[in-house]
Amino acid sequence: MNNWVGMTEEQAGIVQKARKRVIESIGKNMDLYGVTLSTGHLYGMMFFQDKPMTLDEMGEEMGMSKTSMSTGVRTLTDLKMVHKVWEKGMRKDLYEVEPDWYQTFADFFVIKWQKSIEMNVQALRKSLVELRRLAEEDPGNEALQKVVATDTRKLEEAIRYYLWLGRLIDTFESGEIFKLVPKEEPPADSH
Amino acid sequence: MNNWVGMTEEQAGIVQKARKRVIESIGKNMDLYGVTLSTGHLYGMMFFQDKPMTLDEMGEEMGMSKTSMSTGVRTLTDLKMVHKVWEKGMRKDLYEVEPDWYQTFADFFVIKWQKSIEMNVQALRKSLVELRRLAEEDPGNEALQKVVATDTRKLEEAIRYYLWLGRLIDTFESGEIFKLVPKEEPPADSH
DNA sequence: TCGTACGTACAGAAAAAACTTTACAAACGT
DNA sequence: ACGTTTGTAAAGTTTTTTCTGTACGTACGA
Repeated sequence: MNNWVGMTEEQAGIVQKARKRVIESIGKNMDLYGVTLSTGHLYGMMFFQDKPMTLDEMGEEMGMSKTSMSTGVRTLTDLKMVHKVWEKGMRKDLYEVEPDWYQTFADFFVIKWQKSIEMNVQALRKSLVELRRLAEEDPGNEALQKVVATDTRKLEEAIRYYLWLGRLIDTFESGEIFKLVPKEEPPADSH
Repeated sequence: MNNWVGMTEEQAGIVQKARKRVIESIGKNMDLYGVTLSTGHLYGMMFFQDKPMTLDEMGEEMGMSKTSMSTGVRTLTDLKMVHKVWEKGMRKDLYEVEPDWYQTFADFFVIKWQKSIEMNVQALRKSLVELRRLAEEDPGNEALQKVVATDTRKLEEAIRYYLWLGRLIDTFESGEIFKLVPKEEPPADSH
């Protein structure tokens, strides 16, 4: 994993242990991003790598098959947590961790949540149209009117929520979120 | 699932189809919250229920065992997406969907992400301390100093990110997020 | 053009998760 | 106090997912 030359066995061990703790913590918590434990572990491992890695190197480091590395890296690149690096005269693909975690977080929402929002809004709108038409066709039917009114209200409320969620994620995409919640903690107001 | 009395077979079918589309869309996208498809489906079904449900009713409606309903509801209540309702003279537990989806969204982050942040920051801080001590103990060792400096920088950067993420989620918890990104779309600025 | 190396699709094996059945403890009504 | 009913724990089954090994298409170098 590294060049431990120039350090004692003990020193190298301490560094490795410190890294391992972080790697496992990151890996364990990456299920929030919908990735498996081992893919999270792969990400954590790559985080400490100072240069881009090949699939073979990852497999060696993780003690897993190259195929697994391929699928793991694919997942991570789809989420823009890892990206491919070009190096002249290098036949193998090289990958490295995207170092800007703020951007990684934002990208995750834009990629995953935005799509989810679109799907849900589409379904909601379609059902809403159907229900409204149904109500129009039989205005005298009180039972029908009541059911449709209840459902319609729920769907409209849900759409409003998703629109808000979309606007929130827009602030991630545009970077405006960092004006609203600054990266640097603002100094305490002294009064 | 409902009282279809007073409606024709066809009308009831249209309403059911409209609901089904929404239920499945919601269910499918709830993997973002880390719940299974069927639990998401359960949630979607309960969303259209106008009164609190018992486990038996859920089982009937979902065509699944009561035990599954029990665990599903447990998952949803832990996420505060569903809550228990008390009704006098009722032996069975009653549950209903939390209707405020903005709050549900916020709760999810406070519950899941906040914990993840705490765990990661703790691991990062611990490793950071160990590395700093290690560097202090052998200031002349250039190889060691270099490795530790690199890792230390990464860990510090990661902690800064998590602190930001924590502040972001604080705005969810306090409701301040709704001042930053209003629920109502602000009217277009006319200039 | 041929041969070799690389990444991944595919099929099968292993592991994990979801779901059901059974069993039981707690709570309630009589 | 007793008999029911309710919710869930535990064990077992089924389904799904993850991981490996093999096979193959593609691209590059000679």
